[in-house]
Amino acid sequence: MLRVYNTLARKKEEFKTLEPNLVKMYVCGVTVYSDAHIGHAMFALVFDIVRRYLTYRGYDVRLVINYTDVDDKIINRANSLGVDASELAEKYINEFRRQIEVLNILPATVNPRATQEMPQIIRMIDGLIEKGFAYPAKNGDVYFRVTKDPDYGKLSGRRIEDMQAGARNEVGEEKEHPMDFALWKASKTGEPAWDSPWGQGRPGWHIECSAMNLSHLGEQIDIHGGGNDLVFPHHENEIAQTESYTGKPFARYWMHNGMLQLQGEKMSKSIGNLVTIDEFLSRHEADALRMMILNGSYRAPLSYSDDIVDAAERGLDRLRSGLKPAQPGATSTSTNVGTELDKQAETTQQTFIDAMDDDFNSSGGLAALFELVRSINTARDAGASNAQLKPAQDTLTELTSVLGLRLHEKKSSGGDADKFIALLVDIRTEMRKEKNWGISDLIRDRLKDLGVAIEDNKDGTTWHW
RNA sequence: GGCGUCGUGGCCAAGCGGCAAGGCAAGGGUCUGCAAAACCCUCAUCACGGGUUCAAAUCCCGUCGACGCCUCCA
Repeated sequence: MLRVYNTLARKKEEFKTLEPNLVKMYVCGVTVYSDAHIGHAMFALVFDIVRRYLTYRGYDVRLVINYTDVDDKIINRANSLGVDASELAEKYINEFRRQIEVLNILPATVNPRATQEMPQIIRMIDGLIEKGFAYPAKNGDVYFRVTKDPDYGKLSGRRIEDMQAGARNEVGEEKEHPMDFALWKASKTGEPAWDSPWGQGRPGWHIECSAMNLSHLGEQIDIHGGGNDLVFPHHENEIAQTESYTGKPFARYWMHNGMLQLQGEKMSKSIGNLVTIDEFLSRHEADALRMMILNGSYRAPLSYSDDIVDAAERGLDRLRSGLKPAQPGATSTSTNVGTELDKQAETTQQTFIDAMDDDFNSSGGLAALFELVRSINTARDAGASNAQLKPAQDTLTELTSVLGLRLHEKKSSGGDADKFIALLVDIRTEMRKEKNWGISDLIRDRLKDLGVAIEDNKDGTTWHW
């Protein structure tokens, strides 16, 4: 039985979908105004793992991830760069798409954008005004009336009275209540603007997600996800808008991933303590980032450091070791090594599912895989043949791919260099036959400096990058 | 100040009432010409103080500490 931690309930709950075998899932994406950092990759990876696992468990997953392509920061950045806001957004959307692909994150079913949903957004705001949940102000803004929503604050566990002290009321805003938030913002001259019944303007941040949910998934969805920094106010406001509009409970499960931290603080654009996705990928393989996340809990904060990346990379090497072929010349001589291994593979699969069923406990799932790796390696050492190893290795491959790991040979792209390395290895083999250890070791050491590892086995030498 | 999450070996981390998973690192061993890889062995009573219970890392209360949110934020 799959159980999911629901922020709304503050506990794990049995996972039941609205419709059999279909999961309607919405995840808040990024605001595209500058280079994405690995914290953004984290949310995408977390929900990719969730999505892959749900698929593995037999669900059809309809996943919607939006791009916020119009807001103050985009406009400001575009102005300071002297470019068009929509061009800027377009650029970063394309970059993020590319990065998502490199990170082996499956594409969402739909990636809606705020600017392409204007009719729906306006219709929704209009409906909220009609029902008395929103009001247009004199300056052309439209605000949501929080006092009209009896359970406002239920997701973040806040009460309106407690929050008033910190509420911000900017100059020029004409709110009835300090906690009211903007559904529509009147545009100043030179800003991107759309026509609306309340004049030229653009949507507030929260309403776009509500509107996209409505148009792409319907009034009620199964899972709504995002970073835990979005719980308040973003998700709180989304609930308020959508439920006030439809009169129905919005998302069944609210899932939030923890923040990626650097030097003890949340990695964020505003603090400036960030590592961009491209920077990370220039130095590490894509799977390393995923591995870091899998090793922990998606809900807990993750501290980024070289040690963590290192451990993740070694862990990947270890998983890969299970996929190595049988010893050269091994024929299935061993008696019941094969059946023992098959049994272990079955156990592993069950343990893996049990762990992942418990709110996507990936570190538990990983532990099961490491045990399978050990069993495979032990069997190989005992002389198992490729045919005997295969079923267990297939299981390993299947389950790692459920987690989205590819276990590729590291930088296999030596290109032309590969041929020459093979040549050196051949020469070294001859040297070794003549017990010329000096030259043999020199070749091995020099290749190691170049990033090529050599391993001598009973019946030959293998190498890899 | 308010709301919330959390504090497990050198590091990361699972566990959610019944003798503390797993990975990395470290030490010892097998294998090897030497290595590497692989395999075997070793390595914690769970922030602190009370309480509940036959039994607590796991439940309750308190203290200390960390982080997130309360303003744009994955």
